[in-house]
Amino acid sequence: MTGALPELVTEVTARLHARGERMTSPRRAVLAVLASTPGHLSADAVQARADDGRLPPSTIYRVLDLLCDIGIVQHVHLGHGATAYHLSDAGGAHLHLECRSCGAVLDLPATLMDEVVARVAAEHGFVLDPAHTALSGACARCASSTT
Amino acid sequence: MTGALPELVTEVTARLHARGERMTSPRRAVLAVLASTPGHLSADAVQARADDGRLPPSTIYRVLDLLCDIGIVQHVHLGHGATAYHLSDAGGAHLHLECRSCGAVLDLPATLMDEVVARVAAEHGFVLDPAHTALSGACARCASSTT
DNA sequence: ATGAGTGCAAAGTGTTTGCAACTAT
DNA sequence: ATAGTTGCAAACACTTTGCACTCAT
Repeated sequence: MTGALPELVTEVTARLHARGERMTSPRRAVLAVLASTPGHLSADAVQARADDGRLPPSTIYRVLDLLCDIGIVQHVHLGHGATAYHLSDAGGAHLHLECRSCGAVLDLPATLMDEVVARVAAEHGFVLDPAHTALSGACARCASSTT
Repeated sequence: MTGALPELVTEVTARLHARGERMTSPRRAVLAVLASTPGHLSADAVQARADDGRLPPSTIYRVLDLLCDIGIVQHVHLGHGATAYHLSDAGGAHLHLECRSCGAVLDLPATLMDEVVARVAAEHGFVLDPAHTALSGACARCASSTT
């Protein structure tokens, strides 16, 4: 679900029409940003790139929320500040590890947490969604410079 | 590190003096709230309870930051909104699982993540601090009501 | 006495909302 | 035509900052 913008727009249009909703130019603009940018973007970063910064933040937030609702986009809560957005993964979700000092985000396969997810479900009935919040820590570089 | 306020105040006073800093009544008030309240408190909740709500938010934040600095308090980033604070654990840290729909926070022993922490460290050099951000998901009650 | 700490009020992020105007269908 | 969307500006929640005054040491 990355790269091919026309197909993405077609897919989103279909999902919107199925709900009686519409494809509009702000929505196309946000999709273009997400499809062309690898990694995780804050709403602010999307705003800056979409339609050359001409769309107001309210529209950006509304569009991102909508795209999350229809499953095209996912958001991740980073420990500090801004929520990050990215297109939903085609094959399997990914975790996010955020470095507490430099802010870098490392993506890892979600399978890393499978055991923990299973244990918590079995022992506590709690259904974890480990991709939805970033895990915190120190990246290799920052960890070694602290030492 | 829960319950006994006088010892806590003594301990904190000692750590402060070691840094050339002082024990004050707002600091005592915040410690009293943390020591008497189980679980996790937002800065707002601390504000409401400390000195009967008479301390301004700025003081609450400054005191909480200071207590974090000297290792008496820890803060946890919950997915949505407010940061939560609690006294540092005496024996071993604990994880936080936050229910995405009802907001409840479930505490579990940090050992649950030991394997993941070890693997990420070995394979990526990333030093995880899994207690510092809450894991997100659906608690038993909310998960079953959604079904 | 003196500098750490406080209280106040203002400013700063990141995000949401109300509402009239606009536009995809 | 008509409901879904947008843009604007104001409001919001949470947190930080500047500064004169106060108080612990």
